Amino acid sequence: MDKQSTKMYLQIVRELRLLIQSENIKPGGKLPSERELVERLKVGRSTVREALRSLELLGLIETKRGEGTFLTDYRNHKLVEILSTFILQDTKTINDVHLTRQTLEKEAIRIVTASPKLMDLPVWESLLIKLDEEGTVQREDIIREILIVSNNRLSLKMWFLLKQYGEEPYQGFTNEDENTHIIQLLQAVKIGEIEQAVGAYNAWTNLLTKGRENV
Amino acid sequence: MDKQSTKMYLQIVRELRLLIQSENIKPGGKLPSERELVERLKVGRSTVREALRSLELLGLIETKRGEGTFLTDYRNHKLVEILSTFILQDTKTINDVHLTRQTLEKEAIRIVTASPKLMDLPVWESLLIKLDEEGTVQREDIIREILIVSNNRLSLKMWFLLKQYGEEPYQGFTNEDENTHIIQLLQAVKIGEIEQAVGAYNAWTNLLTKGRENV
DNA sequence: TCACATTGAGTGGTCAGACCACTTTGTAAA
DNA sequence: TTTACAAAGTGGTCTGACCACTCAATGTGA
Repeated sequence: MDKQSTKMYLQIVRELRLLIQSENIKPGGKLPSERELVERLKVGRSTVREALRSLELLGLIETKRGEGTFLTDYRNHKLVEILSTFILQDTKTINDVHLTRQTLEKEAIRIVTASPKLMDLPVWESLLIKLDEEGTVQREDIIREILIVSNNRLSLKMWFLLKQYGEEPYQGFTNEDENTHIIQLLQAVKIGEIEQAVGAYNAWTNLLTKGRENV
Repeated sequence: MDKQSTKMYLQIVRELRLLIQSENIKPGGKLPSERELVERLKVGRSTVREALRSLELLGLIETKRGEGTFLTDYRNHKLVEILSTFILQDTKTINDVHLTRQTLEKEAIRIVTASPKLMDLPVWESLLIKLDEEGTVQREDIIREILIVSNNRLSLKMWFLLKQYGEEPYQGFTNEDENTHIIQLLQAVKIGEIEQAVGAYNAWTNLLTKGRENV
């Protein structure tokens, strides 16, 4: 339309948001091609691309040459590179990311543990069994399950994003030392012992944090 | 250079970082013009622009037509804002917004109260005095102060957004009933009583929530 | 000399068109 | 029927052209 005040590519970012909503495009779904967007939005292709590249850098979309542009499921990690080279140079910032993520995790634990309906869900026992059988487990599998059960989609999404931001060392499999705390955490959840659960979580987290290099 | 594996504009983002470092460009400083970058990096202008637009959306740089491109303070990254337009959008459960905001608030209270350096800051006494003198206070002034003191810029940003998004009734001045809880909260903070502080916060929050219509 | 208007160079914003590289799919040949 | 190839569609990049805006040098008039 007009090139006034707001920058065109920002306008397009907005339009894309609406388009995704109105056409109900799900994560993994395909967006209109660049050339189609050019026609529909009546703008130049380079402008469309500027908007798309921005969203790609944010990890919100994914492009595949020869195929198309797709909405991601927030599990992209291009962000990490960029942010670690720019923003996250500042150790204070990356620390904020970790702490905020942990805030969401702790609250989820509290919510789940405090709810009679959630605390004795079969899934906790399943995780304990799996941990016992396999001797290790994906760190994020545990936490994700708790977040999901806590039933706050917004927190869950934020958590996903923060996780991919802060990245390491919050991934991979657990070791013996961690397992002790995880077992304690899950068992505390099962019997509804909030402070005990949070305490176990903190101990677990400290273990991981200590492994990281300090400021 | 070559167009293989890594996408060109990502390469440029990387180059820009090196350039900023090697030329020691400080926040507020001016980056080379787009046309100059084209020459130095031997790429097309549209590619350069895709990289720049991405960084601009992230809030890492700022462009002024007719003037140039400038480096911003990394701490002012727009990430949270942008992501929020996408995330808050399809998880518009207003209840989630409130709960997530409260999660951040509670954690800030815990952090402040648990820190000997923060718990007896003069600001708490000031707030108590002000409350006593004026008989009321802006709800968000209290919380904001706590968030700020807790010293997590990321959380603070998220809180601000959630507050705007969730809007009412979390604004305006407090009444008599609330004041009781606020005094209790602040006094608990001052003496480092975490659970007491959180308890007062919860009581205060419940008071507000009750006034709201239920889901 | 000073104040003001003009102009031109530099910069970001946008568009159009052209290739290239790659993927998918449909079709023709074996 | 199966295979090979061509065509269409898509993102990736480059070039060149304008436009809108800012700023400073220049020129002009008081």
